[in-house]
Amino acid sequence: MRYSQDHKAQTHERIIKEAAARFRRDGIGATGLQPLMKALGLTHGGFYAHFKSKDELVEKALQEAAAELDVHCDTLFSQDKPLQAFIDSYLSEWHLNTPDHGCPLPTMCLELGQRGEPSPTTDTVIESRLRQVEEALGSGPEAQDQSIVMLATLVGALVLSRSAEDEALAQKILAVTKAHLKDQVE
Amino acid sequence: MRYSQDHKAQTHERIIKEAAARFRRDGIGATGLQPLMKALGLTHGGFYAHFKSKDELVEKALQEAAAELDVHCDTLFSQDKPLQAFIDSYLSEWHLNTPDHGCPLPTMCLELGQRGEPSPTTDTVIESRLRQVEEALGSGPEAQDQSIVMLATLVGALVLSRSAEDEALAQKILAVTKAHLKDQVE
DNA sequence: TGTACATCAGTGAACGCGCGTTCACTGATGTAC
DNA sequence: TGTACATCAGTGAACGCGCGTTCACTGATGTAC
Repeated sequence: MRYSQDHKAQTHERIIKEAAARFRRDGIGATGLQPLMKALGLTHGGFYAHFKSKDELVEKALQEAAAELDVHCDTLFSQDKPLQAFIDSYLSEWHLNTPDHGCPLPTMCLELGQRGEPSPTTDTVIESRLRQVEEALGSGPEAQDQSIVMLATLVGALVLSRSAEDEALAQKILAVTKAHLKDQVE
Repeated sequence: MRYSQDHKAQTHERIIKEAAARFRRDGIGATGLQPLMKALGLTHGGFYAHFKSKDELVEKALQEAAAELDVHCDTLFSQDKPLQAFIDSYLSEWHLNTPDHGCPLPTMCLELGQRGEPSPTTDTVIESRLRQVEEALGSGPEAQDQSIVMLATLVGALVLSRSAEDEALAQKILAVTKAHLKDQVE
């Protein structure tokens, strides 16, 4: 059946958003197109009216995740104490338990790197965050290096706490890292 | 055919070692038992004479990877400047490009956490490294917190550099983080 | 020592399943007259 | 405005494939006599 005007564009958007969530939560390889389409109330055959392959969806979904992160970070970095807000957000319990709407770096990007099909979008995400942190750090030529170390520490703490089985260990990693980074930033 | 005395134990070991390498390099989900057995010159049916399921192999392989890491780290931490050696090793180009014989935290452990089947072995790996770093840091009650931040930073830098498409960006992340951490340790 | 038998690591075909992808089809809508 | 037609987003069966797992079988070795 043919649908009204922008119906297709809306469906297209819905597929990308659902994929961006599932790829981050379950992994790209572990996400099937059939369950994904079914969750949207569609049948799997219709997928190829929107994308020419799963790989194309992966790239679009990563761009969507990157855009969501940009919006979120723009809000954080326009606050009074941008770095504190960013650190609190990145190492929050919400981010620990909600990878499906979190930073794609420790999820999609790492898996793409492992697969040997890294995307330029990954580098954009990394560099966007580095630039944002760098500007917030403001002073001196050391800001660039500091921003790299800070981003690495944030990503690493999230990875460790998401890997840990013991909930107390996971929370401790987040808390200690949060305190350390906020201390460094004053 | 029946084989001599410890032949089975040797095969068992070979399967675990090959799996530990492939799980870290390609991911657990992306590693098939059929190709794995074929690589060892065996047929896939024989697998179940050694393990009752793939999940059992995953756990054994993670323990193997953890043991390999222990041996490697024991060497590093018995050196003159243990922390420098550990940092250099963790953020080396070798570790960047050879995940199959590297730390299981950013590979197997993260994937197990994502799958919702985390293993106690993950916590053992984390805590072994923390304790080792803590002892090397030596002084003060801050050593424990410092060790958490250092491990997070190491893991994060490796994750970011493995994700980055641009080789120069990957190298820069490693170099800057390495310099920062070694600076902190004197 | 020599022979008969039991063992069991490894073989390879087969199982059901979900994957990504293709394709002939449907039918409500937009367009042309 | 009313009717005939073209469009094409979405349907659902089918494709080949590799997955994890099962299973009847093989045959060289270790053991028992």
